[in-house]
Amino acid sequence: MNEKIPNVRTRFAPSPTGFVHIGNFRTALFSHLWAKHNNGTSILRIEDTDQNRKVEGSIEYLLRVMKQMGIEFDEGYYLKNDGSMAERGQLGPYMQSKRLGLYTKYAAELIEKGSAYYCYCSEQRLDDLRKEQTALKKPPMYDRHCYNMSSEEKEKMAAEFKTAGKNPVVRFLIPEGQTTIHDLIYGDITYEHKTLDDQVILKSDGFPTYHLAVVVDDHFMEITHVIRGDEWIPSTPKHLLIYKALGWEPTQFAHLPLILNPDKSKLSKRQGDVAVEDYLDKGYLPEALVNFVAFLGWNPKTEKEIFSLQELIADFELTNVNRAGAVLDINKLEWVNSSYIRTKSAKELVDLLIPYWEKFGVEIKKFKQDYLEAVTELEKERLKKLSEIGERTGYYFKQPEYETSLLTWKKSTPEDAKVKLTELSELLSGLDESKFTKADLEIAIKEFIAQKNYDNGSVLWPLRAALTGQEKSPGPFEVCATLALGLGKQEIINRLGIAIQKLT
RNA sequence: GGCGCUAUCGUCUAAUGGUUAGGACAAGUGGUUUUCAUCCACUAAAUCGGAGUUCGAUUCUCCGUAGCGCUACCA
Repeated sequence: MNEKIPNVRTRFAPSPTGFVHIGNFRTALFSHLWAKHNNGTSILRIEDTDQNRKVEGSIEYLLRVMKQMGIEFDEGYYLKNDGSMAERGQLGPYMQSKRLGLYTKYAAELIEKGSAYYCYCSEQRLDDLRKEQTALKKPPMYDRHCYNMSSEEKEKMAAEFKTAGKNPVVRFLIPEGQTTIHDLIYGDITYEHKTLDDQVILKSDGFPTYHLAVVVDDHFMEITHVIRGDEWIPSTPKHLLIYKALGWEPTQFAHLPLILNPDKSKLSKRQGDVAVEDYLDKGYLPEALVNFVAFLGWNPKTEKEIFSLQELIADFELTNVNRAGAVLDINKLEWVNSSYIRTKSAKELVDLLIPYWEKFGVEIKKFKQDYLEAVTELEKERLKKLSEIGERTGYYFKQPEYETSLLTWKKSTPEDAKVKLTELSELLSGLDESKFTKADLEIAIKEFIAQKNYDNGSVLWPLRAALTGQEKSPGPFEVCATLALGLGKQEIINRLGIAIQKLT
């Protein structure tokens, strides 16, 4: 239905810092969706030019999280079956620390063309300069001190650095004029060059800064669309200028709005979870997370809300992306999640639930698969996230603890509850174990209630309470049948006995 | 301080130069029900402020306000 753009190549370019920020994930998702929507190529590039922030093993970790979320990249890095990572693609290497030669080459070319220059300024001088400028309420910018030096001075500084074994940094020379960026989401934004700083593009450790690396890499990796967070909008004119200085055709840009805390500040750890892993650990399903995150800033312009990855790929359009930041609403996430939980079979769910049961202290090996599935079937429509399973289902695995008062139905008395439970105990004792199915139990108990002319609640409430020890739970017939399946009829009689005991 | 972006129910958002401004989540009410959940019905809830353009603006323009982003040899 939509027109496809040929040969789209997008990249997700995270720094290996050890966790996957949900905002970053959204960027990765959109970038991937756009590529796949156009039958294009989705690439992973690692931006590890800041050696101080590098975290060991974080790429494998990132890959694992992304894979769990259903996203795999066509080029860049992928996880092998043994869990180690490997590179693929013709335009690599896909890690910036392995491309250093390229950056120095183009930094040199820029210097040669007069679009960049060496800067010998010390950190101290830069610091003082900034302080002075801010004190005077002027925008802190480099004063081109090294650009304006005489050639003798430059030679002197170069010699000094050489004997000291130091490298000068390279700064990009912002020309005069103005630059307009044509953002696919934000439209045209024009910047006056005089507000742009002469950015360092090559650091003294020989590594490029983001600004040079991103341009060189996007160019050689033949990226067509740069999809990134909107914090990059202000540096986009600099990138455009570097493209121009190098004589390259720039990519297209699409900046994405931020994901926010409930107070509208940038999503941060202090106000909740920011890492995709945090959400996964809490028992949000990957499909739900993908669906939810996609709707933060994008919508299909229809009333459909539940989208699989494939459906997102089919319907995703950059033009439908919003410009305002979006607050992450846990309520909505829970709703999306519960709707995905309901679509899963009990069998699938059991596998996902086992770690949470174990964390809760349930010795899961003692119980049969059948039983776990039956329990799951009862709970799945009540579950907002997987991590709730433990406390919701404790009573299926051991005698529950509860206050005696729980046994009394609100319209009745403890004495009455005791009578009903005693009669119920007799009734169930006399019932063959094979009759402990939901349907048969319902028939038997309802018949008993009718015969005695009791209120439903006066019988069913104490029964349910005695079995579950919970104020809220699934209905008594299904709980009773399920319990019988896993723990046997005798366990039910025992629990009724304990309840009667408590009421005595 | 400078530059930039953004602004519709509490939240995610739809729509239009003329509508009862729509949907979803959350909230509330009622029904079903032994409880919870489900389900059904219903209720409340929004165009940041001020000018201008226009017969008419929430929509277009400007100003203001607020929020956010950027302003590093971080990305």
